Amino acid sequence: MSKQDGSGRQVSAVDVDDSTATVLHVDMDAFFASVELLERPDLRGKPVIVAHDSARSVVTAATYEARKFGVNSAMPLAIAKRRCPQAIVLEPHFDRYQHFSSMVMAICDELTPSVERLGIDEAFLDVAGSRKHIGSPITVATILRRRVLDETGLVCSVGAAATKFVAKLASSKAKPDGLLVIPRDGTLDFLHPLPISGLWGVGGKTEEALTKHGIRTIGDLAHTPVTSLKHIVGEAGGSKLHDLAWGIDPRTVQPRAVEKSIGHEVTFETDVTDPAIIRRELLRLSGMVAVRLRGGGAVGRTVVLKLRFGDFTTITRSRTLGESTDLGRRIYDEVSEIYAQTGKQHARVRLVGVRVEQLSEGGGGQMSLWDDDDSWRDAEDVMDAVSARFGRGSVTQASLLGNNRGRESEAKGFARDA
DNA sequence: TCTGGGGTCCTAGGACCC
DNA sequence: TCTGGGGTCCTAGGACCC
Repeated sequence: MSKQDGSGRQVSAVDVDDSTATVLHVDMDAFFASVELLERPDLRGKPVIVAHDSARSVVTAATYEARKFGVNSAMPLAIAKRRCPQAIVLEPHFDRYQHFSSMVMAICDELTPSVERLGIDEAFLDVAGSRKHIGSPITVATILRRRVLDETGLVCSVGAAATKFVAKLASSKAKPDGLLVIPRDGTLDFLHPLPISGLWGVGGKTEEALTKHGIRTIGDLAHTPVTSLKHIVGEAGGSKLHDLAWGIDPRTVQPRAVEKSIGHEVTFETDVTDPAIIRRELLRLSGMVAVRLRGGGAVGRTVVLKLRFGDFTTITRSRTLGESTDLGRRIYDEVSEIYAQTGKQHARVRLVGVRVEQLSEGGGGQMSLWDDDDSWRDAEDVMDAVSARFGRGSVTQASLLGNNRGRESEAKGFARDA
């Protein structure tokens, strides 16, 4: 049903029928760590951890050498260092990862128009239509892996299957530096011996709940009545898991999903009890959210405040506005009021976050002007700018928000639809 | 010196409308 | 003078993923 040579570097698979395995899942191997190693070849073969080196940080990525010591991503850095004291810790460089991610995604885009990005280092490709121009799924996958290595110096693994989640499981089995093909009629043989934790949507809690009922493998899951499953993991989860266990996954490769929310949050180095510091942070985060909204031409209608306290309990409080906004000041005013209403001004705060939901495309009947670098001196400046762009009669409202000194100022002008 | 930051999806209760 | 049922929106929390 599949073929991989001893080293994990499967290349030729002439005897595998790949005609039904038209969904590819590409996953970069130890992506962040590998990008760092491009600049530090001297560290190749050594345990390397990518993490911001501060008291409360967690592991962002780890090389396979570090993973041998039980170091995993999302693990507190303090624990990782304890497990692997000789590990070299490198600061993350997200702009670099973004750059290499774009290169890899561009290669994917050249192989098929149907590419669904999944975070920064993964993608699904529907290659059913690529057969004529490029070749079978194995051919496409082989070209992809070759080109990624040649053009970026990075290694990736690819899974090919009839459905997305099986392709994803296959790529994780193929790691590192491998290709694994699961033909449709080999799906259940591949799936059923695997542990349930491999399934998409089964994390720590669900695994624990299922294990309590003696369900350990995907095969166990398949042979558990749906009604029992619904009892354990809920209505929607139950039928979904049962379907997955039988290789049924209706989700197709969906290029370009629209964002549903934008947010920023920050964990303090030490807990904060001063409300003034909290508010200052809320203002900064609101501004960051607003800049991203405008950058994406979006406005949001629901504002969410997130607080995590010293004991790690977390609350969220949200409010839906009468109208959508993309202004930092507006978001801040709202989130600041919500904060006041929590009555938690004297709590020890570990994390604050600001998120905006219910996004829609900006504009509509109104247009907003903004400028992060230039500062509008007063509302008349704003009105002039709106007039210049849309015609004098079109201006219905102009306002200036923020402190008017440098970056924090924002201006907004409304105009009727042209 | 235990637990980041970016997100999505689901559940459940209450308000409100028909 | 007792309390249906469907649908949608809003809010809060939690599991999960990369």
